[in-house]
Amino acid sequence: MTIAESSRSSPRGRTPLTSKATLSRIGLELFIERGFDQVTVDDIAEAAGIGRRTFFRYFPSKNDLPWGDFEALLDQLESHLDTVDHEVPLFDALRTAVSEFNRFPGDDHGLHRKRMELLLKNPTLVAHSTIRYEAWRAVIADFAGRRLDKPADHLQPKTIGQICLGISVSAHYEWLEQEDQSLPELIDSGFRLARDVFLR
Amino acid sequence: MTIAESSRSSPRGRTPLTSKATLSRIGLELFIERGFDQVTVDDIAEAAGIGRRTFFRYFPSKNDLPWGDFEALLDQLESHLDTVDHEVPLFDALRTAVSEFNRFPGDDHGLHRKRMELLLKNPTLVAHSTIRYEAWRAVIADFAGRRLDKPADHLQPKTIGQICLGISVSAHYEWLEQEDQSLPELIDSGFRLARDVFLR
DNA sequence: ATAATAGTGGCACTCGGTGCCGAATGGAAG
DNA sequence: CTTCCATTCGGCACCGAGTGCCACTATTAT
Repeated sequence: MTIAESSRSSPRGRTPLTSKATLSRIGLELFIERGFDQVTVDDIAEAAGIGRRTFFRYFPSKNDLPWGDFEALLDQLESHLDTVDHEVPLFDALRTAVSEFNRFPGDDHGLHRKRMELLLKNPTLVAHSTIRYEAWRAVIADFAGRRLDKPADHLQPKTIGQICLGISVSAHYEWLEQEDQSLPELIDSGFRLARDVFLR
Repeated sequence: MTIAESSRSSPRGRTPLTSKATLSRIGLELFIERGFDQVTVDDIAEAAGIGRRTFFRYFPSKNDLPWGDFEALLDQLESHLDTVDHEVPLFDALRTAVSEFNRFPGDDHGLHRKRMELLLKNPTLVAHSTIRYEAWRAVIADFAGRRLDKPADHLQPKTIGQICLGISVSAHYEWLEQEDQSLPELIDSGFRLARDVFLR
């Protein structure tokens, strides 16, 4: 049980039978075991002991399960960027932030790897991820916009968001192939390799 | 009727009732008129005078309709990159290729704009586009890999593919907002603005 | 107890997509 | 002309995701 669950006050009405976190965990287990396409929503609902209809009150779609609480990570990235010293060049601020954003405590490396394997290799999930990526890019674009004193929805900040995401994603793919490499370091390398191209 | 249709030899068996190009056109018209989500596959099949089952022999999914024959454009990009002088720096080769790849003869500007509006604004289509983007990035990564003398599936070429796509996509979004700007010029600007960030 | 409130889940429905199979079509061979 | 063959067509039945509706249930407040 998470802190969010245990510390919630007692509102009126029936207590929920499960939680997003629990469903996400159960779903992820099934997906890893049998493959995303081989698991139906009914399977997940049954495994969680809830009705199929109820599942869709916790998650808008089966595709959203593997992401878990991505919003929380996003808030983390956002608040980290807020604290970056104004003296740090934009490029380095982004490079470091994106890199650190993908450093996870050592305990759940295996699970995170399997989650990313699902998200980056299953076509349905790859497609669905665009929605999450949009929010991610927006955080970067906002920051870049502030730094460059331009609206976040203008060409340069938007492009920077796209580029940072692109670097992050390709580093993730590389990370899945190279068992031994650290993800933050791969992302850092990605930023540097990208710069080389622009400098050449 | 396209050249591809009229010039095809006569194979044995029944002649097809329609073509991918025709279906794509009909679908696009309906999507523009009523919105992607408000048009069912039955609607399209009926409008084309074929059965629903037959529709799925021409296109694997409703989502594939708006793209039309993207493969042809991709081949064009690929062969253009093949002809680029080795003296041209990688950055400039990419900037120019991506930019020119998005210059279209003046006749169907309106239609192309509406198509891109669909593809970039409808969530389902945005998500589905990832599949097409993958092929696009592969062309760029192949080229970059050859230039950098690295396998196309290694970190740097892959990252370059992601970045070029990112620049292209954000330029497209900008283009949809700014009625008057030329798409190739916006892409060119995107590349330059991106470089500025890396140079700082 | 009773009312108010919030979660549950069955039912029926829509829509995209697939497997199966027989019918329709048109060229080639006799 | 007839037969054969390749190929397309499309109906039918089915699956799974996702939704609207509504009655039911558990819990707290009065």
